[in-house]
Amino acid sequence: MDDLETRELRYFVAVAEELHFGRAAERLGIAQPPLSRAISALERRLDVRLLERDHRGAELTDAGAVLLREARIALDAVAAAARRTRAAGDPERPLVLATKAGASHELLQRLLDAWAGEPTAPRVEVLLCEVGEQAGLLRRGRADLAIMHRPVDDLAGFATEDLLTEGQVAIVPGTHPLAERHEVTLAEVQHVPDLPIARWPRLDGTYPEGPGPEVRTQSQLAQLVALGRTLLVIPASSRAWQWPEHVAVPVVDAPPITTVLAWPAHARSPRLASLIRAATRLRVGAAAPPLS
Amino acid sequence: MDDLETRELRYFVAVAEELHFGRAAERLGIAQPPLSRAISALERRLDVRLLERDHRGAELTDAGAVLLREARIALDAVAAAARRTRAAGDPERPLVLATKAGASHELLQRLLDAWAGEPTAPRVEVLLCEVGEQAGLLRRGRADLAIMHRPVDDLAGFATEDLLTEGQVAIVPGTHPLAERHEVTLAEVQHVPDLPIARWPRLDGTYPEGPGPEVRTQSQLAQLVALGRTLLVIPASSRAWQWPEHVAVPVVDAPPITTVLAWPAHARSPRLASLIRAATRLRVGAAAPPLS
DNA sequence: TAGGCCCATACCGTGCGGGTATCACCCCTG
DNA sequence: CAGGGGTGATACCCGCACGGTATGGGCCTA
Repeated sequence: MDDLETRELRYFVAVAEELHFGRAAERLGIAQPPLSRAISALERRLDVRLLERDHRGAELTDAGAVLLREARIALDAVAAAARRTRAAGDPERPLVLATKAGASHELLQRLLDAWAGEPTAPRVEVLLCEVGEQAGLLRRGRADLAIMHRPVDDLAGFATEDLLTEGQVAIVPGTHPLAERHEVTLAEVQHVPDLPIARWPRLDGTYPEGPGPEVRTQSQLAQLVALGRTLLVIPASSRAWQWPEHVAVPVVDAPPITTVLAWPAHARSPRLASLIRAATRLRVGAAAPPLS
Repeated sequence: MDDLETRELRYFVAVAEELHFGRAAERLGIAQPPLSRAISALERRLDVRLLERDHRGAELTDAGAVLLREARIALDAVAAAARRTRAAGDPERPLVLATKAGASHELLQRLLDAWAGEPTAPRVEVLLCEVGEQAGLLRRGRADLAIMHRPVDDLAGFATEDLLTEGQVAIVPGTHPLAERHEVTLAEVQHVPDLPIARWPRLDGTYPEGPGPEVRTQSQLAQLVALGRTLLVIPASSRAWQWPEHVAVPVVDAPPITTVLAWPAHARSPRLASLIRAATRLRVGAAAPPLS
């Protein structure tokens, strides 16, 4: 019952993602035969069939799906170990804060100001990313801290500190009748025939079926709203979306969104702790002076 | 920037724990020179000094301490991947519930009864362990679920479902004056001169300094109370401790203890989900009929 | 100063991971 | 129905990286 090596896990993940030994081997920079052998050896050691092969490629068994999920987690942990160790070797290295571009902009500004004001606080580098990337960055050790949103982001495995809770607004084209309203309900906004909700790509790059336009980035979506093609529901403070052609209408019954500071649950670095402490103080102080 | 291999991590953890290349090599079943070389290579690849060697052995640098923590996490994740994959190969395999021996006994009984009553619920095997072992069992994939206690256990990285919140009692020898009381405060119980709090071993097996007796298991501690040598403060329902010679006195200002069901935050198995759902229903129903 | 106790270096063998060539199978297609 | 293309599996060989033994070189202690 010897341990697995990360090489075997990387190989398996490649095959499980490509569902094709040849392409996986190419991605890994090795030939196909050794890859086939490695997967067979893995199946033999785990005493489980991971892939069903046929003439057109391979597909995952249930056990294979489990290993794919677990292997990704394990590989992230290994990569994080390397990266954090390297970082620990340079005590001056700035900590990395990952945040969605445009989300919670004013809160972010206040956070950075607060940290800059603390003489003992370490330097902080801001890493802007697209939706949903923060979790992976934290898990791989590419970021030390992230600004995330509950309940939209998956916070499993992270420790969090609530920063701000706010309602949501519908961002609609200024030319649309909804733009005249002072408030709307979720039901009204969910299925507007001429403003179908946009579709984001899945992990594998394909899009779900539906009437809405396909988008990959926030700016694409913002422009589609400006063009009168779609609408979206987002936290009130997400200013990245606000074009002159947009109108924000409060959605009275949308679930409130809490902006949180998230970090790996097991983190122990005193530099990180000092940032978190400062952020907590900011939140407490923020109760009185309203944001924005 | 190639990934680390688990072999390198295992080697480093051995050295970091032993702080002695020779002993670590022996533990790993290899000779000392290849181990020295492997660690040097690791330091070169990470571009960080991990250990300061001197004539009497080695000690961890700050970066080394970081790697020790991260490497343990990563190795646990790798071991869990192997174990859970193997388990997924056998759909009939019972799920493993880890729980402290003697803690929350009646709640556990109700849980098992509830699960046994569900025709669709998978079989459950109970794994009794000593204090603090549950987290490691979950992280290594040796258990699928655990009964843990907030705030005493470290729940970082786990998803949880609250089951029961209760106050704490002091377990004192029946012959001691405190046994006559109907309630006590934490302050009264914290420093009773003739009943010093027992000391548990640290992770490395050594004991902290202090006046109390050294213990390694719950039954040792229970007997020491019966002998009139110590006292302890535990949740009211922990019946494992109750000997005829013991008296339980409520501690009015002790923080309440919440018994929770915990599982790996990223778990996705439908069999696990069905158990959690059943447990949640039990909690809701338990609001009316008082426990015990 | 001799000896013991560390870890590092030098040097060598071998097992395993990877490469090339080829096979076996299935489906499609003309 | 036969042939070709595309899939993963097998056979065989090679090189290197990992592990072993022998030895060196500090640094204490007796």
